Amino acid sequence: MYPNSDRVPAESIFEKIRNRICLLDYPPGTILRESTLAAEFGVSRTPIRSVIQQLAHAGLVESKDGVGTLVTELSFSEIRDIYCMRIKIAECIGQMNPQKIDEKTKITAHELQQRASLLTQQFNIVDYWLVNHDLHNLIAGIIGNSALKQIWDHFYFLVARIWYEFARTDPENIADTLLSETTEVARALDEDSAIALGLVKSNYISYGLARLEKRYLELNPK
Amino acid sequence: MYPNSDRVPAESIFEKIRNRICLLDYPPGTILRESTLAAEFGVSRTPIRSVIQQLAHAGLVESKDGVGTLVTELSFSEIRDIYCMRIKIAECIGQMNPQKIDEKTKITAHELQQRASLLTQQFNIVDYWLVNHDLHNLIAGIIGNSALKQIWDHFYFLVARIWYEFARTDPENIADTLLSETTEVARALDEDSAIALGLVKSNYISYGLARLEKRYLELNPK
DNA sequence: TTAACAAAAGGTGTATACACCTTACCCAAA
DNA sequence: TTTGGGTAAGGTGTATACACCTTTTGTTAA
Repeated sequence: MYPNSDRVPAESIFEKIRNRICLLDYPPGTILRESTLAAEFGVSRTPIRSVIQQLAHAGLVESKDGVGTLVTELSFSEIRDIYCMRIKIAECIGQMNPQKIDEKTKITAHELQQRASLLTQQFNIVDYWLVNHDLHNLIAGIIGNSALKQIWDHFYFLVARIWYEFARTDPENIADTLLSETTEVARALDEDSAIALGLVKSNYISYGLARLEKRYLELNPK
Repeated sequence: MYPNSDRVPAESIFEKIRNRICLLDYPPGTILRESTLAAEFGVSRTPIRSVIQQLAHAGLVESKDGVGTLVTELSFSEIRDIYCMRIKIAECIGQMNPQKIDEKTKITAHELQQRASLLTQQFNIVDYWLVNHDLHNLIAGIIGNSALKQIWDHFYFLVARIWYEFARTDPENIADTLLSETTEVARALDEDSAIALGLVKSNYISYGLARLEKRYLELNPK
Protein backbone atom coordinates (compact mmCIF):
# COMPACT_ATOMS: atom_id res chain seq x y z
CA MET A 1 0.00 0.00 0.00
CA TYR A 2 2.89 2.29 0.77
CA PRO A 3 5.33 1.64 -2.07
CA ASN A 4 8.05 3.64 -0.34
CA SER A 5 8.11 1.38 2.68
CA ASP A 6 9.26 -2.17 3.33
CA ARG A 7 5.85 -3.44 4.40
CA VAL A 8 4.53 -6.63 2.92
CA PRO A 9 1.47 -5.58 0.93
CA ALA A 10 -1.82 -6.82 2.31
CA GLU A 11 -2.77 -8.19 -1.09
CA SER A 12 0.31 -10.39 -1.13
CA ILE A 13 -0.53 -11.78 2.30
CA PHE A 14 -4.05 -12.51 1.13
CA GLU A 15 -2.85 -14.50 -1.84
CA LYS A 16 -0.32 -16.41 0.21
CA ILE A 17 -2.85 -17.52 2.79
CA ARG A 18 -5.40 -18.29 0.10
CA ASN A 19 -2.87 -20.49 -1.64
CA ARG A 20 -2.16 -22.30 1.59
CA ILE A 21 -5.85 -23.02 1.99
CA CYS A 22 -6.22 -24.12 -1.64
CA LEU A 23 -3.11 -26.29 -1.41
CA LEU A 24 -4.35 -27.83 1.84
CA ASP A 25 -1.39 -26.54 3.83
CA TYR A 26 -4.27 -25.33 5.97
CA PRO A 27 -6.77 -28.17 5.65
CA PRO A 28 -10.43 -27.58 6.55
CA GLY A 29 -10.88 -27.19 10.28
CA THR A 30 -7.46 -25.64 10.76
CA ILE A 31 -7.51 -22.81 13.27
CA LEU A 32 -5.61 -19.72 12.18
CA ARG A 33 -4.33 -17.36 14.85
CA GLU A 34 -4.09 -13.69 14.05
CA SER A 35 -1.07 -13.16 16.31
CA THR A 36 0.78 -16.09 14.76
CA LEU A 37 0.16 -14.88 11.21
CA ALA A 38 1.03 -11.32 12.22
CA ALA A 39 4.35 -12.47 13.61
CA GLU A 40 5.09 -14.59 10.53
CA PHE A 41 4.49 -11.74 8.08
CA GLY A 42 6.10 -9.12 10.29
CA VAL A 43 3.02 -6.94 10.60
CA SER A 44 0.53 -6.20 13.34
CA ARG A 45 -2.79 -7.95 13.79
CA THR A 46 -4.65 -5.12 12.03
CA PRO A 47 -3.73 -5.90 8.41
CA ILE A 48 -4.02 -9.63 9.18
CA ARG A 49 -7.57 -9.07 10.36
CA SER A 50 -8.23 -7.24 7.12
CA VAL A 51 -6.93 -10.21 5.13
CA ILE A 52 -9.00 -12.62 7.21
CA GLN A 53 -12.11 -10.58 6.47
CA GLN A 54 -11.37 -10.87 2.77
CA LEU A 55 -10.91 -14.62 3.13
CA ALA A 56 -14.16 -14.81 5.07
CA HIS A 57 -15.93 -12.98 2.28
CA ALA A 58 -14.44 -15.45 -0.19
CA GLY A 59 -15.97 -18.22 1.93
CA LEU A 60 -12.63 -19.78 2.82
CA VAL A 61 -12.52 -19.04 6.55
CA GLU A 62 -14.92 -18.20 9.35
CA SER A 63 -14.04 -16.18 12.46
CA LYS A 64 -15.43 -17.10 15.85
CA ASP A 65 -15.09 -14.70 18.72
CA GLY A 66 -12.96 -16.04 21.52
CA VAL A 67 -11.99 -19.11 19.52
CA GLY A 68 -10.12 -18.33 16.33
CA THR A 69 -10.46 -18.31 12.59
CA LEU A 70 -11.41 -21.70 11.16
CA VAL A 71 -10.74 -22.82 7.62
CA THR A 72 -14.19 -23.72 6.31
CA GLU A 73 -15.21 -27.23 5.45
CA LEU A 74 -17.56 -27.42 2.48
CA SER A 75 -20.36 -29.93 2.80
CA PHE A 76 -21.09 -32.06 -0.23
CA SER A 77 -24.38 -30.25 -0.58
CA GLU A 78 -22.60 -26.91 -0.87
CA ILE A 79 -20.05 -28.32 -3.26
CA ARG A 80 -22.78 -29.67 -5.50
CA ASP A 81 -24.57 -26.33 -5.43
CA ILE A 82 -21.41 -24.52 -6.45
CA TYR A 83 -20.65 -27.00 -9.20
CA CYS A 84 -24.15 -26.74 -10.63
CA MET A 85 -23.71 -22.99 -10.80
CA ARG A 86 -20.26 -23.27 -12.34
CA ILE A 87 -21.64 -25.50 -15.07
CA LYS A 88 -24.19 -22.82 -15.92
CA ILE A 89 -21.75 -19.97 -15.59
CA ALA A 90 -19.18 -21.61 -17.83
CA GLU A 91 -21.76 -21.76 -20.61
CA CYS A 92 -22.06 -17.99 -20.36
CA ILE A 93 -18.38 -17.42 -21.17
CA GLY A 94 -18.90 -17.68 -24.88
CA GLN A 95 -22.25 -15.95 -24.91
CA MET A 96 -21.41 -12.86 -22.92
CA ASN A 97 -19.40 -10.62 -25.13
CA PRO A 98 -16.08 -12.50 -24.90
CA GLN A 99 -12.71 -10.90 -25.56
CA LYS A 100 -11.02 -11.46 -28.85
CA ILE A 101 -8.76 -14.51 -28.74
CA ASP A 102 -5.24 -13.42 -29.60
CA GLU A 103 -2.22 -15.42 -30.71
CA LYS A 104 -0.52 -15.17 -27.35
CA THR A 105 -3.47 -16.85 -25.68
CA LYS A 106 -3.35 -19.72 -28.13
CA ILE A 107 0.36 -20.20 -27.54
CA THR A 108 -0.16 -20.22 -23.78
CA ALA A 109 -2.89 -22.80 -24.16
CA HIS A 110 -0.57 -25.12 -26.03
CA GLU A 111 2.09 -24.63 -23.40
CA LEU A 112 -0.42 -25.65 -20.78
CA GLN A 113 -1.25 -28.69 -22.84
CA GLN A 114 2.41 -29.68 -22.85
CA ARG A 115 2.77 -29.09 -19.14
CA ALA A 116 -0.29 -31.26 -18.56
CA SER A 117 1.25 -33.92 -20.76
CA LEU A 118 4.37 -33.96 -18.60
CA LEU A 119 2.19 -34.44 -15.52
CA THR A 120 0.72 -37.63 -16.98
CA GLN A 121 4.25 -39.02 -17.17
CA GLN A 122 5.44 -37.81 -13.80
CA PHE A 123 2.81 -36.44 -11.49
CA ASN A 124 3.65 -33.56 -9.23
CA ILE A 125 1.01 -31.99 -7.09
CA VAL A 126 2.42 -28.48 -7.05
CA ASP A 127 2.82 -28.37 -10.82
CA TYR A 128 -0.69 -29.73 -11.12
CA TRP A 129 -1.89 -26.77 -9.08
CA LEU A 130 0.10 -24.33 -11.20
CA VAL A 131 -1.24 -25.68 -14.50
CA ASN A 132 -4.78 -25.59 -13.16
CA HIS A 133 -4.27 -22.07 -11.89
CA ASP A 134 -2.77 -20.83 -15.15
CA LEU A 135 -5.57 -22.49 -17.08
CA HIS A 136 -8.08 -20.69 -14.92
CA ASN A 137 -6.40 -17.35 -15.51
CA LEU A 138 -6.19 -18.01 -19.24
CA ILE A 139 -9.92 -18.55 -19.43
CA ALA A 140 -10.67 -15.66 -17.10
CA GLY A 141 -8.78 -13.49 -19.58
CA ILE A 142 -11.22 -14.43 -22.33
CA ILE A 143 -14.27 -13.46 -20.28
CA GLY A 144 -15.57 -10.09 -21.41
CA ASN A 145 -18.35 -9.65 -18.89
CA SER A 146 -16.94 -8.16 -15.69
CA ALA A 147 -19.70 -9.56 -13.49
CA LEU A 148 -19.22 -13.03 -14.93
CA LYS A 149 -15.50 -12.80 -14.37
CA GLN A 150 -15.99 -11.94 -10.71
CA ILE A 151 -18.13 -14.94 -9.88
CA TRP A 152 -16.01 -17.17 -12.09
CA ASP A 153 -13.00 -16.30 -9.94
CA HIS A 154 -14.98 -16.51 -6.74
CA PHE A 155 -16.27 -20.01 -7.26
CA TYR A 156 -12.97 -21.24 -8.64
CA PHE A 157 -11.07 -20.40 -5.49
CA LEU A 158 -13.88 -21.66 -3.32
CA VAL A 159 -13.68 -25.20 -4.66
CA ALA A 160 -10.07 -25.30 -5.90
CA ARG A 161 -8.86 -27.22 -2.86
CA ILE A 162 -11.19 -30.11 -3.55
CA TRP A 163 -9.04 -31.10 -6.51
CA TYR A 164 -6.08 -31.21 -4.32
CA GLU A 165 -7.65 -33.71 -2.02
CA PHE A 166 -8.59 -35.71 -5.08
CA ALA A 167 -5.17 -35.48 -6.66
CA ARG A 168 -3.67 -37.22 -3.67
CA THR A 169 -5.91 -40.25 -3.94
CA ASP A 170 -5.98 -40.71 -7.70
CA PRO A 171 -3.18 -38.76 -9.41
CA GLU A 172 -3.06 -40.63 -12.74
CA ASN A 173 -6.75 -40.17 -13.44
CA ILE A 174 -6.56 -36.50 -12.51
CA ALA A 175 -3.56 -35.86 -14.73
CA ASP A 176 -5.19 -37.59 -17.71
CA THR A 177 -8.30 -35.49 -17.31
CA LEU A 178 -6.29 -32.30 -17.13
CA LEU A 179 -4.48 -33.24 -20.32
CA SER A 180 -7.79 -33.83 -22.10
CA GLU A 181 -9.15 -30.57 -20.81
CA THR A 182 -6.15 -28.50 -21.84
CA THR A 183 -6.18 -30.19 -25.25
CA GLU A 184 -9.80 -29.33 -25.85
CA VAL A 185 -9.33 -25.80 -24.53
CA ALA A 186 -6.42 -25.30 -26.92
CA ARG A 187 -8.54 -26.63 -29.78
CA ALA A 188 -11.42 -24.29 -28.99
CA LEU A 189 -9.03 -21.36 -28.88
CA ASP A 190 -7.38 -22.38 -32.16
CA GLU A 191 -10.83 -22.29 -33.73
CA ASP A 192 -11.33 -18.80 -32.25
CA SER A 193 -14.49 -20.07 -30.63
CA ALA A 194 -15.26 -18.67 -27.19
CA ILE A 195 -18.56 -20.52 -27.39
CA ALA A 196 -16.72 -23.81 -27.70
CA LEU A 197 -14.39 -22.78 -24.89
CA GLY A 198 -17.29 -22.19 -22.54
CA LEU A 199 -18.89 -25.49 -23.45
CA VAL A 200 -15.63 -27.35 -22.95
CA LYS A 201 -15.25 -25.82 -19.52
CA SER A 202 -18.86 -26.55 -18.65
CA ASN A 203 -18.35 -30.10 -19.79
CA TYR A 204 -15.26 -30.69 -17.69
CA ILE A 205 -16.81 -29.10 -14.64
CA SER A 206 -19.68 -31.55 -14.97
CA TYR A 207 -17.16 -34.40 -15.22
CA GLY A 208 -15.69 -33.10 -11.99
CA LEU A 209 -19.07 -33.03 -10.32
CA ALA A 210 -19.81 -36.56 -11.47
CA ARG A 211 -16.54 -37.73 -10.02
CA LEU A 212 -17.18 -35.95 -6.73
CA GLU A 213 -20.63 -37.50 -6.52
CA LYS A 214 -19.23 -40.92 -7.19
CA ARG A 215 -16.66 -40.61 -4.47
CA TYR A 216 -19.16 -39.14 -2.06
CA LEU A 217 -21.43 -42.14 -2.52
CA GLU A 218 -18.49 -44.49 -1.98
CA LEU A 219 -17.55 -42.78 1.25
CA ASN A 220 -21.15 -42.41 2.43
CA PRO A 221 -23.00 -45.57 1.44
CA LYS A 222 -26.66 -45.45 2.31
CA MET B 1 -21.39 -9.31 18.55
CA TYR B 2 -21.48 -9.07 22.31
CA PRO B 3 -25.15 -9.55 23.12
CA ASN B 4 -24.61 -8.57 26.75
CA SER B 5 -23.36 -5.11 25.87
CA ASP B 6 -24.97 -2.00 24.47
CA ARG B 7 -22.82 -1.87 21.35
CA VAL B 8 -24.48 -1.41 18.02
CA PRO B 9 -23.83 -4.66 16.14
CA ALA B 10 -21.51 -4.33 13.18
CA GLU B 11 -24.01 -6.14 10.99
CA SER B 12 -26.65 -3.55 11.75
CA ILE B 13 -24.28 -0.73 10.80
CA PHE B 14 -23.48 -2.50 7.55
CA GLU B 15 -27.13 -2.78 6.61
CA LYS B 16 -27.83 0.83 7.52
CA ILE B 17 -25.04 2.19 5.37
CA ARG B 18 -25.90 -0.19 2.55
CA ASN B 19 -29.47 1.06 2.64
CA ARG B 20 -28.27 4.63 2.49
CA ILE B 21 -26.25 3.81 -0.61
CA CYS B 22 -29.14 1.93 -2.22
CA LEU B 23 -31.57 4.71 -1.35
CA LEU B 24 -29.17 7.32 -2.74
CA ASP B 25 -28.82 9.07 0.60
CA TYR B 26 -25.19 8.55 -0.34
CA PRO B 27 -25.23 9.05 -4.10
CA PRO B 28 -22.33 7.77 -6.22
CA GLY B 29 -19.22 9.84 -5.67
CA THR B 30 -20.10 10.61 -2.06
CA ILE B 31 -17.08 10.52 0.20
CA LEU B 32 -17.64 8.67 3.47
CA ARG B 33 -15.44 9.55 6.42
CA GLU B 34 -14.59 6.84 8.90
CA SER B 35 -14.39 9.26 11.82
CA THR B 36 -17.76 10.80 10.97
CA LEU B 37 -19.49 7.43 10.73
CA ALA B 38 -17.75 6.26 13.90
CA ALA B 39 -19.05 9.27 15.78
CA GLU B 40 -22.56 8.84 14.41
CA PHE B 41 -22.83 5.20 15.46
CA GLY B 42 -21.04 5.70 18.73
CA VAL B 43 -18.20 3.31 17.98
CA SER B 44 -14.54 3.66 17.13
CA ARG B 45 -13.12 3.66 13.63
CA THR B 46 -12.20 -0.03 13.87
CA PRO B 47 -15.65 -1.58 13.41
CA ILE B 48 -16.49 1.11 10.85
CA ARG B 49 -13.46 0.08 8.84
CA SER B 50 -14.68 -3.48 9.03
CA VAL B 51 -18.06 -2.45 7.67
CA ILE B 52 -16.43 -0.42 4.91
CA GLN B 53 -14.40 -3.46 3.89
CA GLN B 54 -17.60 -5.46 3.61
CA LEU B 55 -19.15 -2.72 1.51
CA ALA B 56 -16.03 -2.68 -0.66
CA HIS B 57 -16.38 -6.44 -1.21
CA ALA B 58 -19.98 -5.86 -2.17
CA GLY B 59 -18.74 -3.38 -4.77
CA LEU B 60 -20.58 -0.45 -3.24
CA VAL B 61 -17.62 1.63 -2.04
CA GLU B 62 -13.95 1.98 -2.75
CA SER B 63 -11.33 3.17 -0.27
CA LYS B 64 -8.49 5.42 -1.33
CA ASP B 65 -5.59 6.01 0.97
CA GLY B 66 -5.28 9.58 2.10
CA VAL B 67 -8.53 10.56 0.43
CA GLY B 68 -11.55 8.73 1.78
CA THR B 69 -14.08 6.08 0.94
CA LEU B 70 -16.01 6.82 -2.24
CA VAL B 71 -19.39 5.43 -3.09
CA THR B 72 -18.84 3.68 -6.42
CA GLU B 73 -20.34 4.86 -9.66
CA LEU B 74 -21.31 2.03 -11.98
CA SER B 75 -20.58 2.64 -15.62
CA PHE B 76 -23.26 1.66 -18.09
CA SER B 77 -20.98 -1.06 -19.35
CA GLU B 78 -20.77 -2.59 -15.87
CA ILE B 79 -24.49 -2.26 -15.36
CA ARG B 80 -25.18 -4.03 -18.62
CA ASP B 81 -22.77 -6.81 -17.68
CA ILE B 82 -24.49 -7.30 -14.35
CA TYR B 83 -27.94 -7.28 -15.92
CA CYS B 84 -26.96 -9.84 -18.53
CA MET B 85 -25.76 -12.10 -15.74
CA ARG B 86 -28.88 -11.52 -13.67
CA ILE B 87 -31.04 -12.52 -16.62
CA LYS B 88 -29.16 -15.81 -16.86
CA ILE B 89 -29.05 -16.35 -13.12
CA ALA B 90 -32.78 -15.75 -12.71
CA GLU B 91 -33.45 -18.57 -15.15
CA CYS B 92 -31.54 -20.87 -12.82
CA ILE B 93 -33.89 -20.23 -9.89
CA GLY B 94 -36.43 -22.77 -11.08
CA GLN B 95 -33.89 -25.24 -12.36
CA MET B 96 -31.61 -25.47 -9.36
CA ASN B 97 -33.41 -27.53 -6.77
CA PRO B 98 -35.83 -24.82 -5.56
CA GLN B 99 -37.48 -24.86 -2.16
CA LYS B 100 -41.04 -26.01 -1.86
CA ILE B 101 -43.46 -23.09 -2.22
CA ASP B 102 -45.56 -22.90 0.93
CA GLU B 103 -48.84 -21.13 1.60
CA LYS B 104 -47.21 -18.36 3.58
CA THR B 105 -45.08 -17.42 0.60
CA LYS B 106 -48.12 -17.22 -1.63
CA ILE B 107 -49.92 -14.98 0.83
CA THR B 108 -46.90 -12.70 1.09
CA ALA B 109 -46.77 -12.48 -2.70
CA HIS B 110 -50.37 -11.33 -2.87
CA GLU B 111 -49.71 -8.77 -0.15
CA LEU B 112 -46.83 -7.43 -2.22
CA GLN B 113 -49.15 -7.26 -5.20
CA GLN B 114 -51.56 -5.14 -3.18
CA ARG B 115 -48.84 -2.87 -1.92
CA ALA B 116 -47.61 -2.41 -5.50
CA SER B 117 -51.18 -1.59 -6.51
CA LEU B 118 -51.33 1.16 -3.91
CA LEU B 119 -48.10 2.60 -5.30
CA THR B 120 -49.67 3.00 -8.73
CA GLN B 121 -52.32 5.21 -7.12
CA GLN B 122 -50.02 7.18 -4.89
CA PHE B 123 -46.32 6.78 -5.49
CA ASN B 124 -43.94 6.86 -2.59
CA ILE B 125 -40.30 6.21 -3.11
CA VAL B 126 -39.58 4.64 0.26
CA ASP B 127 -42.50 2.23 -0.02
CA TYR B 128 -41.34 1.42 -3.51
CA TRP B 129 -38.00 0.43 -2.08
CA LEU B 130 -39.62 -1.66 0.63
CA VAL B 131 -41.84 -3.56 -1.81
CA ASN B 132 -38.90 -4.20 -4.08
CA HIS B 133 -36.80 -5.34 -1.16
CA ASP B 134 -39.47 -7.66 0.22
CA LEU B 135 -40.03 -9.06 -3.25
CA HIS B 136 -36.34 -9.77 -3.52
CA ASN B 137 -36.31 -11.56 -0.17
CA LEU B 138 -39.40 -13.53 -1.08
CA ILE B 139 -37.73 -14.87 -4.19
CA ALA B 140 -34.43 -15.43 -2.43
CA GLY B 141 -36.35 -17.65 -0.03
CA ILE B 142 -37.41 -19.90 -2.89
CA ILE B 143 -33.87 -20.40 -4.11
CA GLY B 144 -32.58 -23.79 -3.01
CA ASN B 145 -29.04 -23.54 -4.33
CA SER B 146 -26.86 -21.75 -1.77
CA ALA B 147 -24.33 -20.56 -4.34
CA LEU B 148 -27.08 -19.16 -6.54
CA LYS B 149 -28.61 -17.39 -3.58
CA GLN B 150 -25.32 -15.71 -2.75
CA ILE B 151 -24.80 -14.16 -6.16
CA TRP B 152 -28.49 -13.37 -6.47
CA ASP B 153 -28.20 -11.24 -3.35
CA HIS B 154 -24.86 -9.80 -4.39
CA PHE B 155 -26.01 -8.50 -7.75
CA TYR B 156 -29.32 -7.30 -6.41
CA PHE B 157 -27.73 -4.92 -3.91
CA LEU B 158 -25.13 -3.87 -6.44
CA VAL B 159 -27.70 -2.48 -8.88
CA ALA B 160 -30.61 -1.75 -6.53
CA ARG B 161 -29.85 1.96 -6.41
CA ILE B 162 -30.30 2.33 -10.15
CA TRP B 163 -34.02 1.86 -9.72
CA TYR B 164 -34.08 4.62 -7.28
CA GLU B 165 -32.59 7.04 -9.72
CA PHE B 166 -35.12 5.86 -12.24
CA ALA B 167 -38.07 6.09 -9.88
CA ARG B 168 -37.44 9.78 -9.44
CA THR B 169 -37.66 10.57 -13.11
CA ASP B 170 -40.53 8.30 -14.11
CA PRO B 171 -42.50 7.14 -11.06
CA GLU B 172 -45.76 6.12 -12.77
CA ASN B 173 -44.07 3.85 -15.26
CA ILE B 174 -41.97 2.25 -12.53
CA ALA B 175 -44.96 1.64 -10.29
CA ASP B 176 -46.95 0.06 -13.13
CA THR B 177 -44.10 -2.27 -13.93
CA LEU B 178 -43.74 -3.30 -10.31
CA LEU B 179 -47.44 -4.10 -10.15
CA SER B 180 -47.17 -6.28 -13.26
CA GLU B 181 -44.15 -8.02 -11.86
CA THR B 182 -45.67 -8.75 -8.46
CA THR B 183 -48.83 -9.98 -10.18
CA GLU B 184 -46.93 -12.41 -12.34
CA VAL B 185 -44.76 -13.53 -9.44
CA ALA B 186 -47.88 -14.23 -7.39
CA ARG B 187 -49.36 -16.16 -10.29
CA ALA B 188 -46.24 -18.27 -10.71
CA LEU B 189 -46.24 -19.05 -7.01
CA ASP B 190 -49.96 -19.91 -7.02
CA GLU B 191 -49.16 -22.43 -9.73
CA ASP B 192 -46.38 -23.82 -7.53
CA SER B 193 -44.00 -23.27 -10.40
CA ALA B 194 -40.51 -22.18 -9.46
CA ILE B 195 -39.61 -22.54 -13.12
CA ALA B 196 -42.20 -19.93 -14.03
CA LEU B 197 -41.01 -17.75 -11.17
CA GLY B 198 -37.47 -17.74 -12.50
CA LEU B 199 -38.62 -16.96 -16.01
CA VAL B 200 -40.81 -14.11 -14.79
CA LYS B 201 -37.88 -12.61 -12.92
CA SER B 202 -35.59 -13.10 -15.89
CA ASN B 203 -38.19 -11.45 -18.07
CA TYR B 204 -38.58 -8.39 -15.85
CA ILE B 205 -34.85 -8.01 -15.43
CA SER B 206 -34.54 -7.89 -19.21
CA TYR B 207 -37.28 -5.23 -19.30
CA GLY B 208 -35.22 -3.29 -16.83
CA LEU B 209 -32.11 -3.62 -18.95
CA ALA B 210 -34.01 -2.48 -22.03
CA ARG B 211 -35.22 0.55 -20.18
CA LEU B 212 -31.75 1.39 -18.92
CA GLU B 213 -30.34 1.06 -22.44
CA LYS B 214 -33.02 3.31 -23.81
CA ARG B 215 -32.32 5.98 -21.27
CA TYR B 216 -28.58 5.64 -21.70
CA LEU B 217 -28.92 6.27 -25.44
CA GLU B 218 -31.12 9.29 -24.76
CA LEU B 219 -28.57 10.76 -22.39
CA ASN B 220 -25.57 9.84 -24.57
CA PRO B 221 -26.58 10.38 -28.19
CA LYS B 222 -23.89 9.34 -30.61
C1' DT C 1 1.43 37.82 -12.98
C1' DT C 2 2.35 33.17 -12.97
C1' DA C 3 4.40 29.01 -11.77
C1' DA C 4 6.58 26.05 -8.61
C1' DC C 5 7.55 24.45 -4.19
C1' DA C 6 6.82 23.86 0.66
C1' DA C 7 4.12 23.17 4.49
C1' DA C 8 -0.01 22.24 6.91
C1' DA C 9 -4.40 19.99 7.33
C1' DG C 10 -6.97 16.05 7.25
C1' DG C 11 -7.69 11.54 5.37
C1' DT C 12 -6.68 6.29 5.49
C1' DG C 13 -3.34 2.48 7.03
C1' DT C 14 -1.01 0.44 10.99
C1' DA C 15 0.51 -0.75 15.76
C1' DT C 16 -0.80 -1.59 20.28
C1' DA C 17 -3.31 -1.70 24.71
C1' DC C 18 -7.42 -3.14 26.61
C1' DA C 19 -12.37 -5.35 26.92
C1' DC C 20 -14.99 -9.20 26.33
C1' DC C 21 -15.76 -14.05 25.09
C1' DT C 22 -14.70 -19.02 24.99
C1' DT C 23 -12.41 -22.92 26.61
C1' DA C 24 -9.98 -25.86 29.57
C1' DC C 25 -8.39 -27.05 33.86
C1' DC C 26 -8.52 -27.49 38.74
C1' DC C 27 -10.64 -28.04 43.04
C1' DA C 28 -14.27 -28.90 46.11
C1' DA C 29 -18.51 -31.02 47.33
C1' DA C 30 -21.92 -34.69 46.85
C1' DT D 1 -15.62 -41.27 41.72
C1' DT D 2 -18.20 -37.95 39.56
C1' DT D 3 -20.08 -33.58 38.88
C1' DG D 4 -20.39 -28.79 39.45
C1' DG D 5 -18.57 -24.25 39.57
C1' DG D 6 -14.92 -20.97 39.60
C1' DT D 7 -10.80 -19.27 37.74
C1' DA D 8 -7.11 -18.57 34.64
C1' DA D 9 -5.30 -18.58 29.99
C1' DG D 10 -5.61 -17.23 25.47
C1' DG D 11 -8.46 -16.06 21.61
C1' DT D 12 -11.10 -12.30 18.84
C1' DG D 13 -13.40 -7.54 19.01
C1' DT D 14 -12.64 -2.65 20.02
C1' DA D 15 -10.51 1.89 21.13
C1' DT D 16 -6.85 4.88 20.37
C1' DA D 17 -2.30 6.85 19.20
C1' DC D 18 0.74 7.28 15.57
C1' DA D 19 2.75 6.77 10.56
C1' DC D 20 2.15 7.72 5.99
C1' DC D 21 -0.36 9.61 1.92
C1' DT D 22 -3.08 13.13 -0.63
C1' DT D 23 -4.76 17.55 -1.27
C1' DT D 24 -4.89 22.30 -0.77
C1' DT D 25 -3.21 26.60 0.16
C1' DG D 26 0.07 30.12 0.72
C1' DT D 27 4.46 32.03 -0.21
C1' DT D 28 8.38 32.95 -2.97
C1' DA D 29 11.01 33.39 -7.07
C1' DA D 30 11.18 34.00 -12.00
